[in-house]
Amino acid sequence: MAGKHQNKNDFFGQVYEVTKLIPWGSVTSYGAIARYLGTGKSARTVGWALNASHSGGEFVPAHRVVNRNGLLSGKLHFGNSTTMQQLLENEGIHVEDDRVVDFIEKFWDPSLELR
DNA sequence: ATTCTGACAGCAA
DNA sequence: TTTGCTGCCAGAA
Repeated sequence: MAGKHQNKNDFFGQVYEVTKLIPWGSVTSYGAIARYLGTGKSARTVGWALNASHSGGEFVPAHRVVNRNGLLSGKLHFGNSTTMQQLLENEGIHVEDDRVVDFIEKFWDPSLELR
């Protein structure tokens, strides 16, 4: 195998696995994913991983990951600066001023839901 | 091996 | 409340 890229053993791969488990219509945060993976202080690296998720052949719903305030901090990393918001709106997640409305209600915490 | 970076988060003013 | 600074971690150069 070859690939030295994104295996489930790698941190990046683990980030992708968790991200894929985020339910349609829900969102979570970089920090929540980091804590679920056991490295609670590597939230920044989670963002780094999602940045590279485009290279993967599989679909990774990176748009469902926002920062702890519900802010679409990664929207500039999607093709168009409005792509991330549109993807969320398509799932019934309302976004206003780059922030997820009803963030608390839409929030999905892997540490609590998964197990 | 060493240095730099960032789609974060927490805390102090 | 908003702004700014600091710590942290895994990768990339």
